Parts: sequence; structure tokens; C-alpha cells
Amino acid sequence: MPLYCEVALPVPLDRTFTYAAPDGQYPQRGSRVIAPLRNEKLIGVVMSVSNTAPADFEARYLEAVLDQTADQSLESSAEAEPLLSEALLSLAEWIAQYYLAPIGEVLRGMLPLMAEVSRTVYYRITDLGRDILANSLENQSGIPFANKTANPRKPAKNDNTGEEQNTPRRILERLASGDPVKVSTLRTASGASLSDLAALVRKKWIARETAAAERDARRTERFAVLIPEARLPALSTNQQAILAELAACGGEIPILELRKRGLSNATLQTLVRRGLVRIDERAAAFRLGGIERSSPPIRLNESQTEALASIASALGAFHPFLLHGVTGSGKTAVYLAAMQRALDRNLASILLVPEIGLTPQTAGLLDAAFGSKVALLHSALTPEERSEQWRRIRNGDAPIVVGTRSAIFAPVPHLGLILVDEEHDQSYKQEETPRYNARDVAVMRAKFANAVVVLGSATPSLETWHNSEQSKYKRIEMRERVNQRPLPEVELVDMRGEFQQTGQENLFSRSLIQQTQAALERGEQAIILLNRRGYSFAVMCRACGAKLECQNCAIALTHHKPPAEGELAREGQRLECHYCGYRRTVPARCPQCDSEHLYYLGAGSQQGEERLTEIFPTARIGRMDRDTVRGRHDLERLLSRLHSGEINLLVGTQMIAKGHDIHGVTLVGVVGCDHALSMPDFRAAERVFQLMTQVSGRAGRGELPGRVVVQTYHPDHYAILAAAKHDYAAFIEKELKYRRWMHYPPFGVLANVLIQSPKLEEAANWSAILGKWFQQTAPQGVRVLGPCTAPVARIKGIYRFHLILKSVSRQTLNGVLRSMLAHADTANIPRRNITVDVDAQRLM
DNA sequence: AGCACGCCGACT
DNA sequence: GTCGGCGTGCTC
Repeated sequence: MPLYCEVALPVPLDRTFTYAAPDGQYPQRGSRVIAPLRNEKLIGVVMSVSNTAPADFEARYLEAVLDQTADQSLESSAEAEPLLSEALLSLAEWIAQYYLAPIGEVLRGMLPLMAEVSRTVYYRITDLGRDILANSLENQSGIPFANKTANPRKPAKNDNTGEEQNTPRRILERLASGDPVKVSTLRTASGASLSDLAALVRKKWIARETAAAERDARRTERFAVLIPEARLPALSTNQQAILAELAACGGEIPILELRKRGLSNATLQTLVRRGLVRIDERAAAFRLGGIERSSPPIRLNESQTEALASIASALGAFHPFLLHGVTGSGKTAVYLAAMQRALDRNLASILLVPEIGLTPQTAGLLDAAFGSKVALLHSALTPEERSEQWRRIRNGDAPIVVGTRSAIFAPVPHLGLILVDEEHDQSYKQEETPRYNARDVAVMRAKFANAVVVLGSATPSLETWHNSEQSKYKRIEMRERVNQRPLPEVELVDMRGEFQQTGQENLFSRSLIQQTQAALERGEQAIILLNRRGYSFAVMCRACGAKLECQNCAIALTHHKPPAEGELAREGQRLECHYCGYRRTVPARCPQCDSEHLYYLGAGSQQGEERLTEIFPTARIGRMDRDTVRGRHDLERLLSRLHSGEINLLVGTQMIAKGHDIHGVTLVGVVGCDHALSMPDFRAAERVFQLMTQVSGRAGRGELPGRVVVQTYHPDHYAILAAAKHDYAAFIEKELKYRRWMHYPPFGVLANVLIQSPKLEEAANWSAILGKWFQQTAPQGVRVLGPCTAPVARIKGIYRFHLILKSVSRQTLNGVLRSMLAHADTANIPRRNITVDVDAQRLM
């Protein structure tokens, strides 16, 4: 009797599938398997096994059980674990239940599964196809193949070349032997497009099948190796160049390196053919790559030592901490020391950093402290690299894991410590299914692993702060900067007064200009936060008041100016939608009313840079935003130019606020970051406070004291006032009052239910159905706001409605959301059009 | 999500 | 009269 198992598959279905195990293979909970679903082969994870056959259907057989090594069956000891440990499986199940996400999708996000399995598509001729082919050979007419697969109004490119046009026939001929043929092979042989193949599948002349097989995902590196005793025949200059390079490098060199030095692969292949060089393939050595080692501070100060002692003495059991340390208090040094302490006790650590928080500097510190024990996991890794890191971690070769959000799923054995740097950072929340918050997952993971978890921040989120007040998390305070450096003095500039006094609307206030000038003259550096991308953030019509909007989204288009376009913003320049990427040029006339009077509203970082160039013609200005920092290397390059002093004035979006430690910066300007206060978002004040505090923290980290100039239209707002005084306590007190009053988190739990459809009436209708259901069932202990159109009513042509649910009890809310989804199912609302966002960060 | 099966308008 | 549009419904 076969063994049966429940398999989670990467499909958006809230259920598992039952399969029978092939003879002699014993899947366990946590094993990866290849499972046939319809005519696809998918990778899945075994959630449970049983001996009873399902009653009402016949289970199909698994194609294969992966990761069943020979020694695993031999050893059969407790050490022979399936790929996914029990701790990670429990974590996945917790996420699935807490965030109402399908377990298969949760697991897909946890495992670098896809890189490890190559999925191949094959085509095979059917009996019908054979008949058709035979008939056509008999009567030579080719009639059945009259080329109608493409749109009849648009003839296919190869339509007019006689015999060449008969694609279906060539497909069938290539398949005639009966063996399945790979798509790529078939397409080269027959010149067929994917839609040609799809058409024949529809006619049932051919059949499509997929196969999945495990691939060795270890990254290899290819070396060119000089064959010493070869006789040298006449060589071209290119060939000589390669041989010279090889000789200079001791006879071998990675092929990638050759290419970097401008030596061609074709030439290399010629040398191989002539027997002068051979190619060796070896497992790639691991290195952090392009990192300058930097030494950590040798001695911790008093508060750092105390923090370390608390954390270190808690190792070995579940203990959550909040490490609240002002900017520049040296949290990173505490993290490094704590990881070392864990390592001393043979415990591994995970350090989570925000998306752009992993600076080359931090990587350098880690490399210096832990060398090859470090595994880096970040979004720029290729699937193969990710997979390689994953294996190193799982083998125990890398007990120090550093990475962004999904690194919380690293398969670390003997996990003892999890550190979440800048725990308030929004990038820890995944904005697609499963919509987990890595900070909260970190706490659960620590719980399952009996580990210590430290949430660190200068500006803790209200949730975390509240948990520390409730003694759920133990709070550690670091109130002083290292070396008793003072926090920078903050000056508020009331921009309303500035307008009245100068009589004009200037982007930069007189005070900011004057102080920047002074800093630059003293040979110091300044950075200016201008938290909008682009040149101007909207184009508006003076006649009818309409803003130019994206055709796909209910969003004003942002104006970007090509750098060489002269003084004025004008027609013909680029407009861009920051939601969908739609681009168009600035029209001559308003598309609504045909007026010629269009004007440009607001200033972004691009305009900031331009203004600064005019004001400080001799300054060495740099800009840091998503337009100038696209790849990882752009950031590294900008930061190193800043460190070297090559740039002395930096303007940019919130990217510049994140954890950079540049000692020459003595002045920080904050321009127009308070517009966020008027957004319909209950976290607006929290975000403005955090951003202002973080960016202010960039000033005065070296020998010289820092200064901050904040331009604001809300000089009396508590978030601005508290940030100006570095007074977290004052801010938190006000903000907690407001949240309590409004029943917003942390006083209660919140979920955003988003209903989407490309058809307006459909979205409206569905959200009305759900709204009515809430009205009729009136669930106890849940407040419902809406339904109403979402703050961004349309994105990428999809109309959006939402409901906001608040409850004091997480369990109640979870239950109500489940009933709601069940009702949506009976009301025939497709599941994929409903997004449930538990603990939503943004209600947009 | 895919991808099949199944009922109504534009073309040979 | 066919092709093919995409509206329901299922996947072990």
C-alpha cells in the first residue's frame, strides 16, 4: 500500500492536495516533491503523511521526492532532517493562518525552490496529428495546413515565401518520430512561434507536457587553464594576448575575468580547439565581493556594554527586546558584539536590515568580524546565488546571516539570536501575498527557535513601543551618542512666514541657503532631504484646474526634466506615473479644456539639484533618489564619492536618511517633508517623525557638531516639534493618545480589505456585497469602515474599493475575515480579486 | 493562477 | 456554416 501525503503547492488555493508516494520513496513532513497537477509538474512541500487512501477520489502518484540523499536512509538518525525544518514549517503555517495566505504561496516565498528545479516544456505528436500528417503526405496538397494560425488581417512575416509558410507541417514533421521534443529545439527546427504551437495544441494535433527535474544549483566558475607542454603555432594577436594574460596569472584565470579585460570568448574557444588551453569547471568560491574591510570600534561604551550584557545573558531561550538607541548611539557595534557572543556559544544569528539599509560599510564590518561565516541575502542575488547561500546556511557553514525581509526564513541551524535593525522601517512589510511583516515574523521565529530577538531603532514603531510598555518586550535604552557627541541642534523655519517676508515662493529658505553656504565654506558636507522624485510633482491647468493624470491610474503624473533642456519646464518634456511607469510628453494644451495655460506644481529632488547648482555654482553636488540609484553599485558609488569628499552637497529622497554614516556631514536640510501630514493615513505623523529624526541623525556623526534646518508649513504640529527636540517620549505620548482615541493600532488590530476589478461596476458591486454582509452579520467586536473607493481609486487600469476593519481582538478579526472570504466565495466573487492585508502599513 | 470546457458574433 | 471570443469551474 502506498503512503499518502498532503502537499502544499504554489497555487493561490487555500488548501493542500493528496498524493500517493511512489514505491520505495518515503516523503516526510518538510520534504520537497515534484507533483503532477493537471498537466503541469509543480514543486511542492509535504505537510503531512498518512496511510489511508482518500475516500472520494483517486490520488495521483508523486513524480519524485527530492532531497532524499542516500546517506539519509543509511543514517536514519535524528540528524537526517528533511529540507525544511519543523521550526520553519511551523512558521509557515503560522504565517498562512495569521495573514490568511495560502500555505503553498507562503512556502514559495520561503524557499529558493525554483532555482533548484529546471522546468522543461516538451511537445509530442498526437494520433490525430499523425493522421493529418499522413493525409497531407499522400495528397501533397497541404490544404489542412493553410496558414491561418495568425491574425488573418495581419499576415505573418513569413507568409509570402511559398513552401516556407507551412509552419504547422514543419512542426508535425519534426515530431513525427513520436519522441517528445523540447520547445526550444522544436521552435528552431520549425520556426514556430509559441502561439503557433498553442494553436496546434488547441486542434489536438500535438500535446504539450512539462517535466521537472532537480538541477544542481551550485554555482560553478569556469577557468581557462594553460596547457604547458603545447607547442606554439602561429598565433593571432588576440590569441597571443590571452596566452600572455594566462601566463601572467600563473597559468589560469576565471573566464569571467578574461571577458572583463576585453578578451573575446571566440578567441578563447579557438585556443581550446587548437589544444593550447583547456576549460575547467569548479564550484565557485564564495566571497563577499567588492567590500572594503573596516574594523569595528574596539571598545564599547557603558550603555553599549550594558545592552550587550542584557542580550548575551538572555541567549538560550525566547527573549524579545526593544533596543531603543538614539541615532549615532552605536547600535551596530552592539549587534556585532551580540552575534559574536552567540557564536561563542555555538549559536547562529540572523541580522535583518531594511531594503537599502545594507550599506557597503555594514558589509565591511561584518566581513572583518566574521569573514567566511557570513551569508548575505539581498534582493540583487540571482536565483543561483540565493540558492547557494541557502545551502551554505543550511549546512551550517554560515552561522551569521544578514539580509533583507525574506532572510528571516534562512534555514539556520541552532539559531540563537535574531536582530531586526531599524525595526520601524516600512520595507519589512511585504506588499504582496503573503503580506507578512518580517519584524513580527522574526518574533515568532525566535519563539519557535527559543532564540533571543532584538528589535532595534531610534524611532520604534508604536506597536513595538506599546509591546515594551506592556512588558511583552524588554526595553533597553541607549540615550547617548558614542563619544558623548551631541545630537544636532534643529532649527524650524516657518515657510508661511518666509513667504510673507520675502514676497516670493522659494524652494529653499534664506536660513538653509546661508547655513549651507557656511558649511561648504568651512569645508564640511551638507545633505538636503527633498522627499519627492522628479522635477515637479504635478502639471495643472490654470483654466480648468485639472491635473494631468495617468491614463491607467488615478494619480497625477510626475514631471521629469531631461538635464540638458535649458532653464524652463515646458511642453514636450517627460511625464511619468510612479505607480505604473506610464510615460508621455507634456502636451501643449490641457487635454480637458484645451487651454494653453499649464503650470508646474511643487518641486522634486531633480529640481532641488538644479536650484542648488544655481545657488552654489562651485559646490560638488550629488543626487540620490530612485532615478540616480538603480542598481546596487550606484548606491555604493555615490556613498564612496560622499565619503571621499568628492561630493560635498547631496540632495535626495528618503534614501539619504537610511543609516549612512558619513562623518563630514554637519548640516542637514529638510525640505517639504511635511506634506505627508495631510495624507489620509493614520500613520502619517509617525512616518514624518521617523523620517525627520532619521535624517537629522545623519548630521554631526564625526568630530564636528551637526545642525539641522527643517522647513515646514506645520511648525506647530506635534510630530515636527518633537522631532526638532529629539523628543521621542513627547511624540509617542501624543501619538498614543490619538491612536487610543481612534482605536487604531497598537490599540486594536487593523486589516485592509481591497476589492479590485478592471471593471468599475464589478468592483463597486462586489464591495457593496461585502459591505452588506458586514451590515447584516454585524460581527461582534469588529468595526467596519466603508466600503468606499480606495485613496488611489485606480492603479494600472484596475478599479479599487476597500473596507477597513478594526478590532480589539486579533482572533476575532481573523475569524471574521475567514467568514467574509467564505461568503465572498458563495457570492461568486473570485478570490484573486480580494486582497486581505492584515496589519496593513499603508491604506492606499 | 492556469487551463480546460462551453455558448454567442465575424468571417469563408 | 466554422473560428474563436472569453465567461464558469476545477485542479489530488
